[in-house]
Amino acid sequence: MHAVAARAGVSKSSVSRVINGEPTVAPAIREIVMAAVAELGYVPNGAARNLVTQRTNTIAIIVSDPPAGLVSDDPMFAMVVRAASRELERAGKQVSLVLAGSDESRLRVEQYLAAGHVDGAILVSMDGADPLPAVLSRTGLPIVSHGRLATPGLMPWVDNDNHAGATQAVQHLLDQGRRRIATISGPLDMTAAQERLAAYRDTLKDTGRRSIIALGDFTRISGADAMRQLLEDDPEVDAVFAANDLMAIGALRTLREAGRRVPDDVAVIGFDDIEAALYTAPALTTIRSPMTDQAVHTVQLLLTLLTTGTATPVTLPTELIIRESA
Amino acid sequence: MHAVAARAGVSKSSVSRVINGEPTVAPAIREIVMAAVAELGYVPNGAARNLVTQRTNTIAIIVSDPPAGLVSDDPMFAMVVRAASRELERAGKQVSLVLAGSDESRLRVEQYLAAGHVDGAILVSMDGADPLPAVLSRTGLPIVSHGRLATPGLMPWVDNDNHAGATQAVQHLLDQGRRRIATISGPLDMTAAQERLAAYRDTLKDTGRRSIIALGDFTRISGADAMRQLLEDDPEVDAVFAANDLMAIGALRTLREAGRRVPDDVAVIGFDDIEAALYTAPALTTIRSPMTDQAVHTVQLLLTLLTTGTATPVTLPTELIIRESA
DNA sequence: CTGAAAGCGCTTACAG
DNA sequence: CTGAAAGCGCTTACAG
Repeated sequence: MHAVAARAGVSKSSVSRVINGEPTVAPAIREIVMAAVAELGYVPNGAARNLVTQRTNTIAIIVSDPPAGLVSDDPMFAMVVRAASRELERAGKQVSLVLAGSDESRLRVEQYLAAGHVDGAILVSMDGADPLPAVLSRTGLPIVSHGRLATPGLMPWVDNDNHAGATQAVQHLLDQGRRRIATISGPLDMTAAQERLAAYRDTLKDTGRRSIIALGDFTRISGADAMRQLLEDDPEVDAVFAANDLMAIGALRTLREAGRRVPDDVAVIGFDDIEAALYTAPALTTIRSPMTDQAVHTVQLLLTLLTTGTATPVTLPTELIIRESA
Repeated sequence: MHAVAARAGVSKSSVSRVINGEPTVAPAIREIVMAAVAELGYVPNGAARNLVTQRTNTIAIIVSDPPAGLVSDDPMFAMVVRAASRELERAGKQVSLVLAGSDESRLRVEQYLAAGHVDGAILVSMDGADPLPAVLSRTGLPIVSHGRLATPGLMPWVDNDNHAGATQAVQHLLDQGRRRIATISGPLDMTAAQERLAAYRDTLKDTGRRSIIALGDFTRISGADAMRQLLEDDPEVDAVFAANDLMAIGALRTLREAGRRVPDDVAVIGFDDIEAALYTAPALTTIRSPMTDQAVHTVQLLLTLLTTGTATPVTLPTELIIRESA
C-alpha cells in the first residue's frame, strides 16, 4: 500500500479510499491510483483490514458431525453446504467450514468464534443433545440454525414442515389401502426425526391402526437393518414410511433380499427426494423437502439477523412425489 | 489482553508468552495469567495475530465446480471435503471452503489468496481447461492438487492409479468372456476420465476388440443417457465399463428400462466404490479408489510442502471389488 | 525470566 | 477532496 501510494504520488489515505470505492475522491486521483494498483498487482492485506474494521466478511458453516461421519455421508450435507456457499458468495461473504463432532472440537469452535474470525455462523444438523448451540449462542454473535433446534429460543432457524410432510407420506399409504403401515424412524435426538415420527403416529391413530416402529439413524445400512427387524416383528407388514430416503434405499435392499416385491407386497416411501431416489429399482416415492431453498433461506435469515439484529424462524412446505415404490 | 495483563499484574508481553505456551516463563506468572484468562474469558483476537505473525493457520479447500454443480453433487466431493477437513483439523488448521466455478469467482479466489487469508490451498477436481491452477500457482503460495492436473509441473498432486484401476475393470470383463465391451467415459477435459478411457482402449486393443465409447459427464443422468445411446449403437453390447459409479448407476436404470438383465445380458462395472454401489440392484461391481486415503495424503502433501518447501506427487493403488453386476 | 517499545498493514476521524 | 496521525490487538526483538 505504501508502494502504491508512492507510485501514485498520493497519501495512503487516498489509496485506501479508492480501493474501498468511497465516493469522496477526485476522478483524477482515482485514475492514477487504479493504475498504480494494477501495475503493482496490489491486493490489500486481509488481516490488517479485519483488525481495523472489526469485521471479517466471513461466515462459518458449522457442521456437527459425530466421528463416525453420519451427517457428512448424507447427500443432504453436500447440498446444504453447496447451496449455502453459493448464496453466501453472492452476498460477498467468505465461507469457513467447521466440522464439530468431538468435545475438543467443540471447544475449538467456541474459541474460533470468540477470536473474531467470523461475523456470524450457520449451524447445520445439530442433534438435540448437542451442547454447541447453547454454547455458541452465548458468544453473542449472529447465528442461525439450519433445522429446528431441540432447545427453543436459542436462535432463529429454517426448517421444512416435517410434520406436514410425514403426514402426506402416511396418508398416501392409507389412500392406497395399506393395512399394516410401519415406519423407520431417524435418531430421536434430532427434531426432524421426532417430528416425522410424531406425524406418523398421529396420522395412524386417527384410523385406529397401531404403530409399528423400527429405529434407524438416517443411514442406508440402518434402514436395511430396521427393515429386517420390521419383517421379523410383523411379516404381514405391507407398507413402510422411512424417515429419509437413505433409509428407504436400505429398506429396498432388504426387501429385495427377502423376496418381497415393491410395491406389490410392500409399499415404500421415503423423505427428502435426494437425487438417488430417481435411480432405485423401483424408483422411490418420497416427500420432497426443499433443501436448496432451505439453504438459501438459512443464509438470508442470517443476513437479516446480521443487518437488523433480529429474525424469525421460517418453515418451508413439502411436496409428495409419487414414483413407483408406493 | 490489556485487561488480562492488568488483572494479573504483569505486562502484555508475559500474557502473550503464556498464551503461546513459550517455555521461557516463570511458573508463578503462568499460573496467575492463566487464572486471569479464565476469569475474564479472554480469547486472543485472530486478526491481530494473523497480522503480526503473517500466518493465518487457515488452509483453503478450493472446489472448482461449474454453476450446474456437477462436482458437488458427487458423493466423492463430500468425502474429500470431510476427510480433508478432519485431517486439517488434526493438524490444527482451519478450513476455508471456496467454491470457484465462474470467471468472476476465479478472480475472487485469486484475490482471496493474494490477500493473505490463507497459508496454503488444496485444489479439488480441476478440469483440464480450468485456468485456476496456473493462476493460483503464480501467487507463490503452497498449493497442492487433489487429482492430477492436465498441465504438469504446476504443483504436486495426489491421485489414484486411474490407468491401473480401469485396466483391472476391463480385464475383469474380458475374464468373464464378454465379447462386446463398451465404456461410458467421463468428461474428457478431466485427467481421471482421460486415463480411464485410455486404459480401456489399451486393454481392448491387446485383444483385437474394437472400442465402443459413449460420453458422459460423471453424473447419473449422463450415464443413463449414454447407456441408451450404447444400446442403440450396438444392441449386442454385453458389458459396460462406466468411468465412475454414478454413471454406472444411471446405466443400470437404462438397462432395467430396456429389459436387459444385469449381469446376464449385460455386465456393468463402475469406478470409485461409493457407498451407493452397495445398494443398487444388482449390487455394483466396481473399482475402489481410496478416496479417504487420498484426501489424507493430499493434506499431508500440503503440510510437507508448507514445512519443507517441496513435495512430490503421490499415486495410490486401486482395488477390484466384485459384487453382482459383473 | 520480564517489560517497554516498535511494528504488522490497514482504516478513519480530524483538520485543513 | 486530501493528508498526517492515531489506533485496531496482537507478537517479538531488544535491553535489562
